[in-house]
Amino acid sequence: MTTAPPRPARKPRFDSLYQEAYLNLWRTYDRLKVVEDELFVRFDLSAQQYNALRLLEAAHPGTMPTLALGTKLISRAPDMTRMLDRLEERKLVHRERKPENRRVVEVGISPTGLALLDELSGLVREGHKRQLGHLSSRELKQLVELLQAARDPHEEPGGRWHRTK
Amino acid sequence: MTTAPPRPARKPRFDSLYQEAYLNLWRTYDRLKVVEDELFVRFDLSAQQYNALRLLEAAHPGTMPTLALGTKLISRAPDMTRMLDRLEERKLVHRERKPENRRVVEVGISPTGLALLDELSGLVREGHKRQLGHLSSRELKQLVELLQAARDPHEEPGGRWHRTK
DNA sequence: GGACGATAGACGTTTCAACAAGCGTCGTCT
DNA sequence: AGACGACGCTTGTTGAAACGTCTATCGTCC
Repeated sequence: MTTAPPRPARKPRFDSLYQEAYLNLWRTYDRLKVVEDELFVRFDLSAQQYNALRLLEAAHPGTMPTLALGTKLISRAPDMTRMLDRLEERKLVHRERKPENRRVVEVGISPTGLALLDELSGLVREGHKRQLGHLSSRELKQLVELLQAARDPHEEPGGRWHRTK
Repeated sequence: MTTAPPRPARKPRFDSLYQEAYLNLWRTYDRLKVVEDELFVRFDLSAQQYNALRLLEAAHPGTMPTLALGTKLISRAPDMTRMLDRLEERKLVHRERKPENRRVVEVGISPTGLALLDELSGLVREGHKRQLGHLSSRELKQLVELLQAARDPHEEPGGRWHRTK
């Protein structure tokens, strides 16, 4: 087959600029996620689980209720119980019902969990650099700004992810 | 950049600017995805399935092999067979083995599928506007540019998603 | 023209996400 | 104090994703 001579103009692959932006967002997330997952799968972790451990680390030596942790995750998780089951089975977290209120289950990170995070920290940092290390600091900041603006109306006003400035 | 001016207030929620950008990407994708999913779930479709139907629509009245379709999807799908099983069961697509090469299965969109896309088109357009309608055209274009730049090294050079300009 | 490797999908199995319903616990109202 | 409703989590079930393995078909080489 010979080379197609004059490309008859790029066909409109997208219905609208909104769609183009969203599909690019999806695609970019998907591509970068591959890099993350490759790393975590070596430790039998999902990105979401790692995220949860990081939040518990931030709360350490304190604890937090199961569902409170669920709402702080990047991507919402309607099944915290079983996710924590898996983490607890590996002794990465511990759970306890307090006598004051036996409804809530307080979750905390364990020494084993902290050790795992410590072991991972360097690799995660490298991973993020592999993902986005080719962008300049200025570009990254601009990207963050735009992403925040993009999701701003979809965040709860008081939430952890809502824009404050 | 000189060393930190007064920046004591905000706690370092992120390890690095790379991480901040990636987590913002993740979060933004997740928030906007909610809007899409709400729409598609009413039609018992996933975003990925819709995406596949759109690709088949673009090829219509032609067809394409199963795996070729798989590689064109936004997010990679290692199990095209069963995804197409579900779509075929609903008569949205049709599959056929051609005598010339009985290994490949050619997939095409059916009239029912085209009708569904037609029914959806307005709603999808509205959905995208609800997702990102608050951003200016200039912001959207800038966002697309940055997203493309972000994933560029992670795309295959010849691929459908690789930056050409 | 038969053996061989490569190709394209199908399929079995395991794991995980999502939704819904259920159960113990607590606060409150009368 | 007992009833009632809200809360916080657990559990059952269903459906889909991920991974490896298997089958059929094709091209090629001798």
